[in-house]
Amino acid sequence: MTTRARVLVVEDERQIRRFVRVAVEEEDCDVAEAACVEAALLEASASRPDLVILDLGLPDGDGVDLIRDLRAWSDVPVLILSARSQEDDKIEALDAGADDYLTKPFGVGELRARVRALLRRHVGREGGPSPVVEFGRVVVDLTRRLVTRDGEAVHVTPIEYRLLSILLTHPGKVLTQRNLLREVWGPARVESTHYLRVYVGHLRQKLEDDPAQPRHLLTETGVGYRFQP
Amino acid sequence: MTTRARVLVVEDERQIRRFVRVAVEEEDCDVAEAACVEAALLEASASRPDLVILDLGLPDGDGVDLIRDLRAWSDVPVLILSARSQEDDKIEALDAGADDYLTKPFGVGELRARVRALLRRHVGREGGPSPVVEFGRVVVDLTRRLVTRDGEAVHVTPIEYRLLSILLTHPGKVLTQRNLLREVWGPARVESTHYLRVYVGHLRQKLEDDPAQPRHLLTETGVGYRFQP
DNA sequence: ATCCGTCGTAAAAATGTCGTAAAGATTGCC
DNA sequence: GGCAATCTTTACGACATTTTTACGACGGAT
Repeated sequence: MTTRARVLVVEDERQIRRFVRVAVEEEDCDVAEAACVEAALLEASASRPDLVILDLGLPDGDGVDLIRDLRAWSDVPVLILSARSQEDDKIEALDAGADDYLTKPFGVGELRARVRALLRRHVGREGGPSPVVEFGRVVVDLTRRLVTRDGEAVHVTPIEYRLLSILLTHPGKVLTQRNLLREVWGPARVESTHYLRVYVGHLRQKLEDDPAQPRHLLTETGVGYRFQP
Repeated sequence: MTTRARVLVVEDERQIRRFVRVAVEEEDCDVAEAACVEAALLEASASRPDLVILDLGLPDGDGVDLIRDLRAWSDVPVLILSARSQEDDKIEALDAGADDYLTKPFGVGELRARVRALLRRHVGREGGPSPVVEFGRVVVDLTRRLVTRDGEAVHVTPIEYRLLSILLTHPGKVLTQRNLLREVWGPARVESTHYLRVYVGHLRQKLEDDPAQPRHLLTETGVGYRFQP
């Protein structure tokens, strides 16, 4: 369910563009291309890339201005490719908002490694949709350890949360009492089936529309419990 | 009150160390130094730098292993300096967790520009496009390390600020006690949960309307703390 | 109908965690 | 050296969670 990173390559020479595209595609990314400043801005706003690789020698404008335009509304990392190895050029580009500056000629291996480094920082950031489980009016964000009902935060205790997350990560599957007890309370208490009744009760009280007639946290009498999405 | 960014320079040759220190100090940073792998890890865990500048040619160990050690418990950006311009060296270092790789000889201007780029990215990290976070009557400028309430500057100590900025850069997310302790006090004190109670208390005292009933710096009993925007 | 095992709810008791204040210890600065 | 700010540690009351206890409801089997 992880979407691939999107990379925008801005480069006017077709040969280099092709070279970069192939290198980046090896990193399991989706690649978009642009050959001039105007197309780059258009494409960036349309495809919302996770990384921009930008050649400074564009025909229709200054690449540094392009960085600034981009930075006005986007935080996307920018990797500069350039034939100019003058220090002043690098400084100007980096201060305009670029994150890295690579001088031609460069090896495909280094390019790929720097792409990996930039994407590593960028992915996993807030803003991207985090994986959530929904049922009824309840939304559970497992990465943030956050439970909401009709948008309102619902407070759950550590044991309640652990029990809930185990059920949620096995949708539709019947989990035996022993299994649940071992996962939540540890192997010493696989017999204390009481705990389950108490805590499943708590969860139903907090999350089900009608706690007495649960629709998602179901009892399998004599066996265990099951989460019905 | 504004706290300056802390930079750790790891370099065995005194001349180069001095050169780098001067360059970084021009960027209005506090500089710590280390001349070997062991001292570097010690210093990093003690002073919790915002950036590490690392020479790969250390006398007592491989710099790449140092990156990996660091990455085991810290997200701090790492800038590599190296005399080796072999592509394989760069790839190995970047894949080990480094963020940038600069080959000697390099100009002081480029070094400073890359330091700026890395620090800029680090402080605004995960906070969305705006480096300013607002909640209640409080505004926190993460780039200037400035905290205000009703426009009035609020004095926060270094530890208070570090704790606050970690919470603010993960809005809505529950951060475990271990995580917070590791990020603020270093891996040696992940058990000292007292600290968190004391310092979260300080922050609430300074920032919450009713410190006894916090609305933004929330505790998740038995788990950790959460920032509610 | 009654017995029995399983389940669900409520509430008390025990345990653990948290918040606050304040007293030492440390650091940096004049 | 002495001062001020900060960090660390201690102590204890308040609160939250977990565990325990008690009791009533349900359903199948006899």
